[in-house]
Amino acid sequence: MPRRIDVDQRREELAAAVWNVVRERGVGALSVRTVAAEAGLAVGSLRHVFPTRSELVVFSAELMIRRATARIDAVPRTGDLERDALALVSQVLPLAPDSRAELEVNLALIAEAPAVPELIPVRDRATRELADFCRSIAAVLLAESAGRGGPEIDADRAGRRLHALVDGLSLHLLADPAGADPEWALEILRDELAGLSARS
Amino acid sequence: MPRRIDVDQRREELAAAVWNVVRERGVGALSVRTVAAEAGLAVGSLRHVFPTRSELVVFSAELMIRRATARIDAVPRTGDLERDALALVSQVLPLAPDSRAELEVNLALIAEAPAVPELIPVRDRATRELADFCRSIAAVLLAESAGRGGPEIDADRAGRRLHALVDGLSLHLLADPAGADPEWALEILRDELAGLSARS
DNA sequence: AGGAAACTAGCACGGCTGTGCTAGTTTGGC
DNA sequence: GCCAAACTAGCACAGCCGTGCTAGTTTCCT
Repeated sequence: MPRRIDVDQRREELAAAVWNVVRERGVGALSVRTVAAEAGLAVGSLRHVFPTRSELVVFSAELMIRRATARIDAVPRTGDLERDALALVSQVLPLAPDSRAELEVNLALIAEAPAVPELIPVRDRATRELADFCRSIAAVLLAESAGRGGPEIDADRAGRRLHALVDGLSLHLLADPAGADPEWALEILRDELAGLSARS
Repeated sequence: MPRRIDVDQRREELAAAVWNVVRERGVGALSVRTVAAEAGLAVGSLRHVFPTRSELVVFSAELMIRRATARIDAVPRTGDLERDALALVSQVLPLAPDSRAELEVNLALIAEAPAVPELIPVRDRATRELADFCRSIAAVLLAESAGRGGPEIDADRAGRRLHALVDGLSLHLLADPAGADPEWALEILRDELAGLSARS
C-alpha cells in the first residue's frame, strides 16, 4: 500500500476535499476528520502531509488564489481592449460552477481568518492583487481613450471603483440561485468599461 | 436574585454579547457558553430566554438589521436630494465603529448560514431590503433630473449598480485598518450619485 | 541483505460543543 | 401565608475537535 506518493498532488487532492466540505456543509464542518474522510484517507495520512489544521487551510486558500490567477492569465487577447477587459473581469465573477465555488470558499475562509490568523496575509494579498488587476485594466482603457476630449478621469479612482463594482456584483451573483441569468451584471460591467474606454 | 426580568431587554443584552464575541474572537468562538460568559450569565439562564443556539443567533442577526434600518430612518432630510442620498447610503458603510462592527458581524453570520439554515431567509431579506433601498434612491435622483436631456437611464439598473458599489466599497473599507481615511470611497459614491442626479 | 526513510493507520487525551434535565431560589397573585 | 410560576444555576451526556504518539507496512538506497 504505502507507495511513494507525489506530495504536491496529494496536497491538491486534500485542498479539493477542503473545498468540497466547505461548499457542501459550510465552513463550520471543516475539520481534519471531515476532510480526511472526504479525501478517502485516514487522519494520520492527512497529518503526514499537513501536520496541523492551519497548514491545511492556508494551503487550500493559496491554491485557490493560484488557480484563479492562472485562469486569468490563460484568457486569450483579441486586441479589442474593451472586449478583452470584460473577458478578464468576468473570470473573477461567479459565473461558471468553478469560479462560483471559488468565491463561496473564499468568503468562508475570510470568515475563518479570526480563528486562523495565518489566513490574514493570504486574504490581504488576494485583495491587493485583485485591486492591482482592476487598476491596470482601468489604466489601459483610460490610456487608449486619452485626449478624446472627455473629462480627465483619475486612473486610480477608476480602478478602485471597478474593484468595488466587481466585488459587489460577485456578492449579488452568488446570492442569486446558481442557474439565474447573470446578464444584468454583465450589462453593468459593460457600461462601466465603456465609460472608461470611450469617455461617453 | 431572580427578580422579574424584562425578557426583551435580556434578549438584547445577549445579542450584544453575541456581537462582542464574534468581533473579538471570530464566529468560530460563538457558543452558548462563550456568549453566556460574555453577558455574565449562566448557560441555564441564557437558555431560559433562548432555548437553542439557533434562536440566539437568528435573533441577534435580526436585531442587527432592525438597528441598521432604524439608523437609516433617523437620518434628517435637508431637501437637497443628492446630499441626502449620500447621507443615507453612508449609514450602510462601515464608517463609524457601530456600523463597522455591524458589517463584521453580518459577514460572519452569512458564513454561518450553512450551519444555521434559519439564517438564510434572514440574510435574503436583508439583501433584498438593501437592494430596494438603493433602487429607490436611484429612482428619486433620476426622477428629479428627468428631461434634462441626458441619456435615458434605467432606474432598475442604476439601483443594482448602486447596490453593488455600496457592498463592494463596504468590503474594501472593512479591509482597511479601522482608522484609515474613507474619503476615497465617499468620493466614488459622490461621483455615482452626481451622475444619477445631473446626468453629467 | 538490511537499515533508514516514507507512508498509513489509529488510539488516547483534554477540551470544547449543544442540550436534556433537575434542583434551588425568589417573586407575584390569591 | 402559600403555591405556582419565573428565574438562576449547574450537572451529565454524547459527540466532535486538534493533536501527540506509537506501531505496522512498504519502498528505496547502499
